[in-house]
Parts: sequence; structure tokens; C-alpha cells
Amino acid sequence: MALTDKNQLRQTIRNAGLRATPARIETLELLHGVKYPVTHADVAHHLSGLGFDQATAYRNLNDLVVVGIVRRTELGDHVWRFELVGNEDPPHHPHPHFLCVDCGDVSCLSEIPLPKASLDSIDQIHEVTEILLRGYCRKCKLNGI
Amino acid sequence: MALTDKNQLRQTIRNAGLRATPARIETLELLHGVKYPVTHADVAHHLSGLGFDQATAYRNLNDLVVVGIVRRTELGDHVWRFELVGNEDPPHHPHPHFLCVDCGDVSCLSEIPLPKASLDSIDQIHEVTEILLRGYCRKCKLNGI
DNA sequence: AACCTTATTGCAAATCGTTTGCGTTTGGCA
DNA sequence: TGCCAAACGCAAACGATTTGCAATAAGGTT
Repeated sequence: MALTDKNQLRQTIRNAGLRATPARIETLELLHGVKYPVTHADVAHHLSGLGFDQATAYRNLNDLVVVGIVRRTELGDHVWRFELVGNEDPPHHPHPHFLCVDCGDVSCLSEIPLPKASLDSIDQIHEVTEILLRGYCRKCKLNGI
Repeated sequence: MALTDKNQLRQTIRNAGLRATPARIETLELLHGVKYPVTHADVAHHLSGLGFDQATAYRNLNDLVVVGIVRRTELGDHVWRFELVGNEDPPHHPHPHFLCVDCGDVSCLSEIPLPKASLDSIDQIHEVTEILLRGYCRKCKLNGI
């Protein structure tokens, strides 16, 4: 009955024009269960524990990105991360992330005010689709960097 | 006499505690000549034209980063980019970049006002060292994306 | 100016994250 | 139920980056 119900997930996938395979359903379930972007490796590891090949994990994530169910992000540490696009309105609006360069933790900063107006005034920029901040998180500060 | 004078570069390298080898001097000269971050491959290609190995290019860039002469950035396309730290004050202040996900061009947005205050108020963040924007540049918009 | 120590280099092989070729399996519409 | 393209598993290919090792060279010392 929940939105993460297997049949619901199956429907989401089918509506996007993809076949609802077990690996894809598992992938979406995993993505529904986290609150920050996960890496290719995270998903591949999870799926391989269920008997799926990691190439399948990679391919499915990319497919889900292509059809717009999932968003792919690069946070500066050379690995792709994935998160559900979700039902935001509009669905693809800029979504800032913060990556701690020390511990690798990622935070979603959906509520932070963006300097949208000033960005629009920059000559080179037509449209900003993503904003990423990097630095040190408080936890790592406490551990004495 | 210029700051990019070979002897000046040699001195900069020596002051940082590294040996002033021809490859390093060439690397710094190249970095002085550009106004946006260049990739490992850019530098490696330039140096290999001068008879240096690409492993040398990679190692030198990383060394220059370690000693603080060069800054390493990741703009979301899975390649490291490098730029001089320069004589800013303070030398490592957040330095926003814009990457066009279509054509790959990079712009430095050193003058754009940052929401510094609001960032500091985010719980997870202790210090922001880098800001990156991605999207489409005007040039690519004109070419009809 | 020759000398010694150790950082740096060249080359090739290794590694990491990711993608792809190909023959086999499977989802889902007819 | 049967068909066919989509998706799979496997293993090999890939591009960016790093590393091991023996040879070379920077720069302080004599």
C-alpha cells in the first residue's frame, strides 16, 4: 500500500517504458530506503548479495537515469552517486549536495537558499542544473582534522 | 622579470620543498598561461609533446597540490582539473566553478556572491572549501540543446 | 668541480570505476 | 502459449589514474 510497495515500483518502472525486472525493483527499493545519494558500488554490492551481476546494477542505474526516475550526481570523489528524482515540483530543480572531503559523507541541502538570481546574471550560464559544495563536516572537525 | 619567469617558477617550487625539475617548471608555465582549470590529460599531453612521460605529469600535478601551489578540482565529469592557487588572500577561499555538461567548458566564477552566511548555518557543515555549479552554458543553449 | 644522497623520472604493469560484446534468458504483448 | 526485443551474466575492454622498480638527475656537501 505504501509508495514503495513492490507493485507500485513495478508500475513506476513500466510507466517509464522499462521492463520491471527483479533487479530494477530491488534497485528502486534500495533507493527508497536511503536519504542521500548512494554510489554505483553501494547498489552493485547490495544486488550482488542477491545474486545479481554488478554489470546489471550499473546498467540498470544508468537506464533509470535515462528515463528520469533516478538522478546521477558526481560529488568530486570520482564516483557516481544516485538518488531518486522524487516527486518534487518541478521534478528536476537544482538540488544542492554537500560532500565531506574527509569522511565522504553526503548531505542533501534541499532547503538551503540558492543565489538563483545572481546566477542568472552570469553571462556564461544559461541554466544551472546542479550545485555541489565540498568541505569538512562538523563530525570530522570534532575528530580534529 | 615577470612572475612567470622561469627562475621565479624554479624558486616557487624550491620554496615549497620540491626539486625544480624541467617537467615541473613546464607544468607551472602551462598553468600560468590558462585562465580556467585544466585536466590531467591536458597537462600530460602538453608535457608528452616535450618528451616527458605522462606518469611524470600526473605525479607532478599531485605533488604540486600537496605542497599547495596547485589546487585540484573535480567538476563532475570524472576527471581532475588543476589550477594555480595563486596569491589570493586568503589563498584557499572557496572558488566557484561552472561546468557546462554539454560542451565541457569550465568557467571560474570568482566574483559571484556566495551564500556564505546561510552555509555556515547548516548543521552538518563545518567549512566549505569548494563550490561547483553544473548546467548548460549560453553557447550550448544557442546551438539548441 | 667531482661526489653523494635521495627525489624524480621513464616505462610498463596494476588498479579503480565503469562500460561493452555476446550468447543466453526473460518480460510482457499478440 | 509463443515470440521478440529487452535485460541478463559473464568476462573482457575501457579510460583515468596510480604504482613498482631500476635508471637518472637535482642540489647540498666536499
